[in-house]
Parts: sequence; C-alpha cells; structure tokens
Amino acid sequence: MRSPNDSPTSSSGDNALIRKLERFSALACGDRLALDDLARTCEWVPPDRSIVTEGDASGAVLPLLEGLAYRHKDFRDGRRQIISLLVPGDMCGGHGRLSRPTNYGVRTLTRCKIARISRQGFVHLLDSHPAIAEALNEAALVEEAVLRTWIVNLGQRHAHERMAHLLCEWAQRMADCGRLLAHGGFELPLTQQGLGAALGLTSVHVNRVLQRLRAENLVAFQNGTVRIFDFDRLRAVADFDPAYLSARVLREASPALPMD
Amino acid sequence: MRSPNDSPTSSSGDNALIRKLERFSALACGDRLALDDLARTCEWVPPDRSIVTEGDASGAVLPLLEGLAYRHKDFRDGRRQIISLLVPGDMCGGHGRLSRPTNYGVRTLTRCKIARISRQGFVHLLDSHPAIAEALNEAALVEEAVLRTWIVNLGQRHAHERMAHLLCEWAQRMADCGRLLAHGGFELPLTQQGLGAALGLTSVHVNRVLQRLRAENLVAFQNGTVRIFDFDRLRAVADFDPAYLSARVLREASPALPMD
DNA sequence: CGGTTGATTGAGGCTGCTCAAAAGGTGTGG
DNA sequence: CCACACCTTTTGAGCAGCCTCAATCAACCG
Repeated sequence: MRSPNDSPTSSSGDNALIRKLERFSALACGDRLALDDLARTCEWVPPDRSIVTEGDASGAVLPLLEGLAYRHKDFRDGRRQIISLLVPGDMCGGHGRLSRPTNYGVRTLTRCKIARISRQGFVHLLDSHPAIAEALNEAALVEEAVLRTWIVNLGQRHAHERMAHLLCEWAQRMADCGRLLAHGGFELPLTQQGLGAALGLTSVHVNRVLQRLRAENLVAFQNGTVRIFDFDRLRAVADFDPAYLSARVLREASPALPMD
Repeated sequence: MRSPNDSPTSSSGDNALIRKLERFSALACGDRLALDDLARTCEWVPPDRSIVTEGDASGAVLPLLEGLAYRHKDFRDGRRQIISLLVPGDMCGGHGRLSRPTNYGVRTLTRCKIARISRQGFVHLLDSHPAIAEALNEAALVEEAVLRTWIVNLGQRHAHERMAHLLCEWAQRMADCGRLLAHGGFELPLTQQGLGAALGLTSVHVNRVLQRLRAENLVAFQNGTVRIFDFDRLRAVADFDPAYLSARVLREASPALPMD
C-alpha cells in the first residue's frame, strides 16, 4: 500500500519517465528499477523558475518527472520565443551521450519534480540498459517531429489557426500523459503573453484570437485552463493531424518507394 | 588509383556520411567499411524530384551521400513550408530503429546520390557498430538544435533578419561540408519562391528583402548562388550564433547548476 | 518563335503590431 | 477591511509589415 500523494523524495511507483519510455520499447524489470532509482536524486522546483539557463554547460541530464515546463530562447531586446512545452517524462536538457552547452533555457510552469543525473551516470545508464537507450532515442525522434510541426505552424498558419493547432497538440499530449481534468479540459498554465511567445504573436493579438475562437464556440481559455467545445471543428481549423505525436509504430523493413 | 569523378555505383573513398559521423564519434576501420558498403546500393536522383512523399511508410532508411535536398510539408491549398535543408551526410527519412510513416516529404534540389537501406539492415548496422549508432544519435541532436533555431527564426524575427539568419546558417553548413565556391560564395539552389517557403514569406517579399540586403552591401543572391560581402554585419543583423551547429563537444560530467 | 518559368515592380489591402489606457484580480501592509 | 501595488486581461486607435493581385520583364528551351 502506498499513500496517494507522493511525497517529494519517495520514488513513487508511478514514474512518468517509465510510462513514457514504455510507449517506445519493452522495458525489463531491471530497466524499470534503474529508472526508479533516478527518482531518488530528484528535487522539487517551484513554478516559474529557471531550470536551465542559456549557455548552461553543466552537462547534467534532467528528466522532468512531474509538472510542466518549457524551453525558450530570449533576446536582448525582450523578444522571447517558447520553443517547446515539456510534460512529465520529457528531458529538460540534452539527452545525448555528449554534453553540449545549451542554446536555450528551460523554466517551470508549475511546480516540477526533476531528477538530476550526471552525464557520466547517464551514459552508464544507457550502456547498461539498451532498452532504455532505444526508447530515449525514439522519444527524441518524436520530439523532432513536434519541432517540425511547430515550424510548419509558425511559418504557414494564421494566428487563429496557430492557436488552434497549439491547443489541439497540447490536448493530445495532456491526454497521453493522463492529465485531462474532470470536465475534459486541461491545464495550460501560460499567460496570454506566454501563449504569444509560443506562437510568435503579441499578447494583444492572442487576446483577440482567443475571443474569436470563443465566439465561434470552439474553445475557452481561462486562468490557465482550456476547455475545448468542439474538437472536430477545432482540428479542422488547425489542420491538426495527431499522427506525429503518437508512438504508434511499425516494425519492419520493406521494398519499393515512389520515386516520381 | 581512383578516377576523380565518382561513377554512380562505385563507393568513393570520400563518403560524406563517414565524414559527418566522424565529427561525433571515433569510427573504427570496420565502421568505415560498413558505411562504405552502403554506398554500393545507392542511386542517383535528378534535381527537383521527390525522394520521400508525405505518409511514406516504406521504412527505408535513406542517407544522402551527395547533393542537396530539403524536407517540406505541403498543404492542400498550396501553402508550403520547407522544414529543413539537407546536405550530404544527412538522412532523408527517419533514422531510428522503428519505422514510422513520415509527415513530411523530401525533394532533391540538385542531383543527389542516395543510399537505400532496409530498416532491417539499418538496425543490424546499428547493433553491430555501436560507434555508428552513437554518432547518428549525436547528429540527430544537432539536427534538433537546428529545428529549434528555425522555430526561433520564424517566430521572432522580421523578414530581413530571417533571411540573414538562413544565409548565415547555410554558409556555415556549406563550409562545414566543404562546399564553398572559389570566390567564397556557395550554392543555395532555391528559387525566391523556395526561399519564401523556407522562411514563411511570399516570393514577392523575398525579392524585396533580397534587394534590401543587396542595397546594404551585405549579400547577393543570384541564380542559386550566394555571395556574402560582409559576414560580420550579416551575422549581426541575423543575430546568428553558430554554436548550435558545431559538433564541438565536452566529454564530462559536472556538479552544480544555477537554480535561480 | 511562342511557351514556360522565375524575377521584378506597382498598387492596394489585411493581418497583426504598437502605443495607450482602462478594467479585473490578487497579494501585501497598514 | 481598505489602500495600494502589481500583473494580467481587455479595448481602442492608428500604423506597417507583409500579402494579394496583376502586369511586365528576362531567361531559357523545344
């Protein structure tokens, strides 16, 4: 028996990292134990704190075990871009064998539980648990797909389409990690300024776009909580196809390919 | 002795994939031989041809050995986003152990030499050559950094800054793979419409932006060739920091991290 | 030589930005 | 409990960066 509230430093049986990696690769018991071990050297960070600062070269590997966070890049003149949103199971820093100074920062949105592993320990983990290495690898490829989708979003879509797409993607990801609220809504703990930084828009325009989506009875955003009223129509506006997020996967090799 | 022009199917001693991977990991002789082997089952593709179409699930792994190409996403209504530019050594398709249908297409810019490996063969390559697996991994992380930078570019920069950044990045990458021309310029075989598709701009505006950069004596673009007149000033306009492209690397683990 | 593709230029319009101010909300201290 | 500060949201007015549409020009090619 375990109490339902996981106390800060206990390794809960419900490890987000394990849950995520199991979407990509069958983990043996030993793999799971190793991952649970990480949760022993973890810390809680309050909301709106910097976890990684641009140029950070500490080399630590920082899996996000609980809470929400984001990667961002700040400019001297105040411009700011949110590069990706992080859910439990994602990595805050680089996840390769080699350590490289980051060209981005990471901040918490909510209170976060973060493990801290030395690069050395991480490399050892990969070497002694190939299944973990493989799963992390595949996870990185999905992350890449998300980045590509953001590029398309920023490059080609209008403000309201962009917003719709962000909300669709976030809805899917939050559902995937079991974070839907009772009424089917979900957290998105950003201010309108924050949404602007994610979408390449000003907060003023974000406000107007949200009003429009609300007026069209598609979605409401209030106090960091989103409720989607008509997912199908929102998806149509966003031209959202969730395939890139899924870990669905085909294990095979095959023959021809169209070379038109 | 080997003739200087590499004929289509001969494995040239100068394999772009090897050159690239060696930036990330020390390859043993056997690793290099295995990579050279790939060049035996390769094909030449003419310019402006589709290599991978969206939704492709063939599962083939397609390293680009020679030539230039790009990843892109097309919309039904004609909008089009170029997601990344590919140089020799890059992968055209997915490069994981698992095969997933692509949500993008790949087209050639110039004539391209492309190896074709079954997913099965690729997995076997990774399993039997850990150094290759590691190098591919690190390469994927650099690619991720490029995607992040494009997001920042599209989200926050004005048209002329975006253009400047693209040109700086491309200059660096072309230099890194030994593709600078005699006068220090380099190929960028895109039409102005193509540049627009990469930058989220219309070709009309691309044209005006290029005129402005030319008028400011920063750079000239003609016939798919770029000449940069004042790299320092261009870099300042673009706010370009090449660090994210480099394979420069620190092998260590280390202690503290700012937790402001 | 006509046909096609890409570059260039112009005019006008819309999306999204800037600047500014007011309105709500929340926490703090008196 | 009110006053105050601070932050976020909301609204308005005006502007501009970039787009749309359209036409011309240049280069290439069968």
